Amino acid sequence: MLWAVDQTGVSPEGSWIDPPPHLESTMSLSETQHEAAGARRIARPVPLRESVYNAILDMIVSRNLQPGQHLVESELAVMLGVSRQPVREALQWLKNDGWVDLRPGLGAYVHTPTVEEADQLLAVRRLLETESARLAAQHVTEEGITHLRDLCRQGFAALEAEDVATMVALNAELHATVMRLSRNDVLVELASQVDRRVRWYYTPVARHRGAQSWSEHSALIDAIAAGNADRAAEVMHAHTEHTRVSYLEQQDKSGADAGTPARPVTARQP
Amino acid sequence: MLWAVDQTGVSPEGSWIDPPPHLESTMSLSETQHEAAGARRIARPVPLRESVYNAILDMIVSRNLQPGQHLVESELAVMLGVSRQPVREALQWLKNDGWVDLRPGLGAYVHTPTVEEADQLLAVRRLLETESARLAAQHVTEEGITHLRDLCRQGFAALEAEDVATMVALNAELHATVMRLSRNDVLVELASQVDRRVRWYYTPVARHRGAQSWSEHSALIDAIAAGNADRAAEVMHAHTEHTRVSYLEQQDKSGADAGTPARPVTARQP
DNA sequence: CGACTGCCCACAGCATACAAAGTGCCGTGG
DNA sequence: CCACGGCACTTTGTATGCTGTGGGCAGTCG
Repeated sequence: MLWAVDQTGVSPEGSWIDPPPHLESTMSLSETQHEAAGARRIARPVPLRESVYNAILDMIVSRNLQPGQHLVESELAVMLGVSRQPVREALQWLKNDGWVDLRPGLGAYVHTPTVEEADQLLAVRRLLETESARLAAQHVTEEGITHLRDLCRQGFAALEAEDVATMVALNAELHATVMRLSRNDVLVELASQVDRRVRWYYTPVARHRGAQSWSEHSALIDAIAAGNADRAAEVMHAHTEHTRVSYLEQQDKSGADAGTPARPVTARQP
Repeated sequence: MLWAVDQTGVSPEGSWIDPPPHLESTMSLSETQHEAAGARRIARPVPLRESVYNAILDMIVSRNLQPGQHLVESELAVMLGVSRQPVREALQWLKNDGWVDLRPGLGAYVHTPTVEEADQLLAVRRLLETESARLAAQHVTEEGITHLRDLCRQGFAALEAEDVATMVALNAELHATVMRLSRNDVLVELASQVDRRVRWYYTPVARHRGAQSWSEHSALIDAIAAGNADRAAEVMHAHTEHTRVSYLEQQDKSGADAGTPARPVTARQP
């Protein structure tokens, strides 16, 4: 059945849909449990729309698709070697996650992030994360703490090795873990939405406040471990606020730096 | 399969897609602004998927489609007099909003809400609404207050007339207005998502705490008008917490009441 | 009589085909 | 030279056909 390779057979070249790396931290708890129990249902051929979603998302994040760019269904379909149907569905999905703007009758355009939006996003993130920290402190478990400390240790290691990519990944994983400890699935869901978008323009910031960030993480874990909800919330609040401020300063300094949004200049919206 | 009356297939009559009433409070801010500016682009025949979305949503909310029920694309398509394509897109949309669960390869099933989920949802709502109140107090305008007071007045009128439906609508509108005053579009977006789901099982609660609810609204508006952010947040926190507690009490009392979730009994999930 | 297996049917996933609408260009007329 | 109108192409929206998988049912074997 060859899922990954040589799907529709026509074009032998072109950027194929790579087998979804699937390091999604979104995975539902139940799935995790099942897999842990060894009850994995063989290899379900990941729905095409999902692969398409990931492929397009990658292209957006990696700036292969510029903000404001018009996404033509048929082009994407040919490019990915699938029909328009899965592409349409993926675009709807992307729209719901705020990655593209879908204008009825006109088509999809890569969302153009603005400074205001980033600020608002980071503010909301602060809100959600703060609450998650509070709740995590109330529901914390032994293994939860162990996992957090482990992540934190790896974080410091990555910091020392100046491995920014790993640091960002670990940072995301740590926040996701705290989030899960909150035991509020709705909150987890919302936060993951927000986080994905934040991470888009977060990377440049990571480099500049790595050290402080990880010691703050450490303090956060201490507060959670102690079951001190208010303190945990306070630390997380300060932590995410620092991130937000860092981002804004970064913006001020380098208005036209590579990889940062806030240039509605090149983005024409016909 | 005859869900409600007649409906399936043959009959040339029956539940057609009605011309979308479109009282959606979901409308994005920009659209609102455009319409206000009189720049409405004539009457574009609302995309079919949207009409289908509304039609199915209505059926879910009105319990014409039971929680856990398997939604067959082709049946829906025939029933609504459209092809499967728009139905598919509408189902994806519904999935993203938490109304149906889409199991790959199997199809769509009406989401079965649980008490835990409702509780989590209401907790998140409290969080978002509290923040919105705080921000609203900081960004309030003259006309904002006027509008709020107006809504509140109508609310009391509806309360006296015991018009529950209007009360629920006004309540939603009031909260949405406060939310918009926060001047954080991301927050607005998230809150509207949460609110849509909350409103499903909000109605039974409204009946029981209408009076208290509207005097709390009044106090909230006072705080916002005074620009007292902390007080506004405090009031909103208490207000939404009361709603949550009310809901839970309602649950305890009448476990099998009509219109309330938490009966995974009839819902079989094959 | 119970359990297992093989077949059949229904339905989701994907592809393709068709229709309608919008946009830009080009030509012509004032 | 500019403006208006029509035409053609592009692209979305909608419909339909095809295929593979999953699940139910019946028949058969132990």
